[in-house]
Amino acid sequence: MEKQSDLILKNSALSVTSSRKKILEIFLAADTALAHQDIERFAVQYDRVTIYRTLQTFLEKGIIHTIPTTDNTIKYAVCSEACITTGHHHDNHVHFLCDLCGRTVCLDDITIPTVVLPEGYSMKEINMVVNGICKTCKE
Amino acid sequence: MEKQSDLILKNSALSVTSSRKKILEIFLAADTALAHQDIERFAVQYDRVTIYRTLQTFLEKGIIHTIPTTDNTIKYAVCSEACITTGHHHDNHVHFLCDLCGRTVCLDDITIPTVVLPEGYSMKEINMVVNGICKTCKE
DNA sequence: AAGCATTTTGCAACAAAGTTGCATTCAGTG
DNA sequence: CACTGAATGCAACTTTGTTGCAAAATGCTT
Repeated sequence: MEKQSDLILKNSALSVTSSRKKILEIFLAADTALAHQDIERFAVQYDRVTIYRTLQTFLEKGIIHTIPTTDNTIKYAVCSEACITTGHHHDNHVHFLCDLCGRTVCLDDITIPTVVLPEGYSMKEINMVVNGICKTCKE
Repeated sequence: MEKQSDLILKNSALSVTSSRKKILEIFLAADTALAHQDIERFAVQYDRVTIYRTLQTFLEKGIIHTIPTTDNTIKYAVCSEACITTGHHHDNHVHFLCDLCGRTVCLDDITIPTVVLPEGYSMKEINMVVNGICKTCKE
């Protein structure tokens, strides 16, 4: 049986290299969104530049997406299963950023409510980010 | 009659210096949210460090707020009138980021719909960012 | 209006984050 | 197994953000 990371890479028409596998596995194993810095920490064996380029590639292929944050960090997270296989972003769930532990989690069950834009504006993507205290920190 | 920038600074218990006035006037004149880099371009006479510190001060005093974006830029915008005078953030409107011109505008009339978080999560702040094509670019 | 304490600014030096070009290495093909 | 194009690592560089300290400006007091 083939590993999930290999499959995803092949489906995205990317050559399977050890760095891509490693970085993708980090994402698949993580339960939170990760910043570039987190990836660097978990994949020390690879060059900084390689990580930058790999994240860029993953973004272009739609394997990961960015989550906006109010601090100046960009966080990345793997798209949902459907998102990867269909190549279509259905990332319309709410993201939660904990002010205490700093972790970003996807609230997959909370769908972003629809909003009506003023005349003349067209929507391509919508993001909703909630700050506060997460379940784990509250306990 | 006193200038608006002077009044805002005094209301926030800040000493009125030329750099603060200049930077605040840039914000008041702008119809979009501005990145640090934009401020640097419009206020070349002031040191980078001064701009960093001024933005930080304005944030702490609640004169400006940050808007999350999906690229890695932080954008700042002046708070609404009520926000400045009461010292309370009521920034619950939707922000629109145009993919063509890159400008970020506040859609003051579109209020963020309420969402119900899962058990255990508490909300402090909520942000909604829409990407797409803005009115001006579409015309 | 002048002096004084405190805050703010600018400079310099530094640290961190991100980019680019190029030679080497590796993945996937025949 | 060899060959080709893509991916990686290295080096150098640019941009972005931070810190300490001396000089300058603010606003308060007299």
